[in-house]
Amino acid sequence: MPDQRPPTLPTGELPSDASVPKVVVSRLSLYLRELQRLEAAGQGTISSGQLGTLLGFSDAQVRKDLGFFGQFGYPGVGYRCDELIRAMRDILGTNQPWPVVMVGVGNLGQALLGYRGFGRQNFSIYAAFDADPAKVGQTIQGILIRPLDDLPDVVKSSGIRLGMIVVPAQHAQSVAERMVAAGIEGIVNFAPVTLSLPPQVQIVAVDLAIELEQLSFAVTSKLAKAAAESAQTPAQPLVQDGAASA
Amino acid sequence: MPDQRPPTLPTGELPSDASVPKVVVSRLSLYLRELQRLEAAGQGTISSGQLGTLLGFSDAQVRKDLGFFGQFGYPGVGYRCDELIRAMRDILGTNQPWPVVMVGVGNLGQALLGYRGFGRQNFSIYAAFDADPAKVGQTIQGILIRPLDDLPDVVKSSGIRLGMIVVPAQHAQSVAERMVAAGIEGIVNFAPVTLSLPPQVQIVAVDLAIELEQLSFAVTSKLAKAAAESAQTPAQPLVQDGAASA
DNA sequence: CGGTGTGAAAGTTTTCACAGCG
DNA sequence: CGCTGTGAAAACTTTCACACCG
Repeated sequence: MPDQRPPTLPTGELPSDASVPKVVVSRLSLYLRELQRLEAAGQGTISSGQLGTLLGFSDAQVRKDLGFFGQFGYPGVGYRCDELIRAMRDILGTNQPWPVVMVGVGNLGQALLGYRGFGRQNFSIYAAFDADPAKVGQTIQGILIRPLDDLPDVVKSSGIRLGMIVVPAQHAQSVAERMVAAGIEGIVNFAPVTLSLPPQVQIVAVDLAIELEQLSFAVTSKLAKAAAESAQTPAQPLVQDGAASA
Repeated sequence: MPDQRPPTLPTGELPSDASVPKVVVSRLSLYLRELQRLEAAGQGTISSGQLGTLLGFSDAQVRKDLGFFGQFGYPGVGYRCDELIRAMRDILGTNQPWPVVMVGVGNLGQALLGYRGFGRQNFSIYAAFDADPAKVGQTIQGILIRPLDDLPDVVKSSGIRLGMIVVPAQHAQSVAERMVAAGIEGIVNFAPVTLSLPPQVQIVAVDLAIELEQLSFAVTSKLAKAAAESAQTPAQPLVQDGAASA
């Protein structure tokens, strides 16, 4: 496959005309993560079937998902990893840097401050806040902890659009409201409570106890299911459940 | 509503006959979390409409979801919080204790060791493991860090069924295989990589960078959407996105 | 040949709407 | 009356299957 032009994305604008299903976007992130791994391993091209197999999806699903955004493939060949990575990052927005604010510097918050995995997709924790005067002024993982009252100034002066909430459940709603008032447009919420915010604010919720609860259900009900089936296939097709929560 | 008998669950067994959609189970966890909050606040009963409004779902969806598992409501009244909580916990399996093993005691792992939110649903980290000899033998958050080679013995002798993977991406697959070999049936995977395991092993994946990526997409594409709409309603109905990942 | 892109079919989930109940 | 439980309809998502391409 010589150095021909990418076959798609007619103009510079993203074709986000009709609304793309959320589940498609979550798979997009998985495709991208896997593509980056493959490219780092030296793979130049990949077919929808190969990519799907690696992630537990069908070839048709991979092609359909990509089809929401344009035409990226070469018939008979597949997709060029480098091109597809570039395109996916354009779509997901991670070719540009995303500074993020974090509120709540407890156990989990401190761990997130030190988490190296955000940088991979151009995210960085730009500033951290806490309501506890004992924490304010400390530097943790190289980041100065600021008073919550500074949130609006920092958000506005730096143009930050995303935030993470890592405070106890009872404070999460009011912190969320302060974030929105400051101009934050999207929130990852680690507090175990449902936030009520204007619908134009994007929310992704991560509740660690709920993740485990999904497993306890699945593992418990497997009993009944195993009993229901009698004889069956021996092979183990190697699959995994989705990611990219909600 | 006098102290009459719960109207449902004919026998002691769960009606997990046909397979319940995963998305229903993830909403069940949200219902339960909210019910527990309401009960703690002193609310005795709740209707499907109220519960749905609090979580951003329709009344019909709440009733349909519950309908997969039995009949829990009282016409004209709604649901009794205490009864419904009990039933949901039976369904999700969290009326019994779930000891969990954790592998990987880095930044994030240490934070999870200290996370108080697991206990709420009867989860507890029973043992933690690391491959790094410098960490083995230390006690962190009151838990002794053991060598990875001890995993099979601990899992078998204590009957543990769930595990959490908190190691770097390049080690996650082999750790997962060791967990499965030891008898683990469900895994929460915090490593940013897709695991390939036999399909009877339940997997929930949490990738913190991907959570943010979903927001960067949503926030970016909001531009296009906002432009597409011209005139519109002023009200702000208060809704939030789902949780309970994959 | 191997593989994409895509309509059409099949399958799944959500919403509607209403009978029935206390 | 207010609300549940549930079939039937609508909406949405996945799979199929095949024309087309290099």
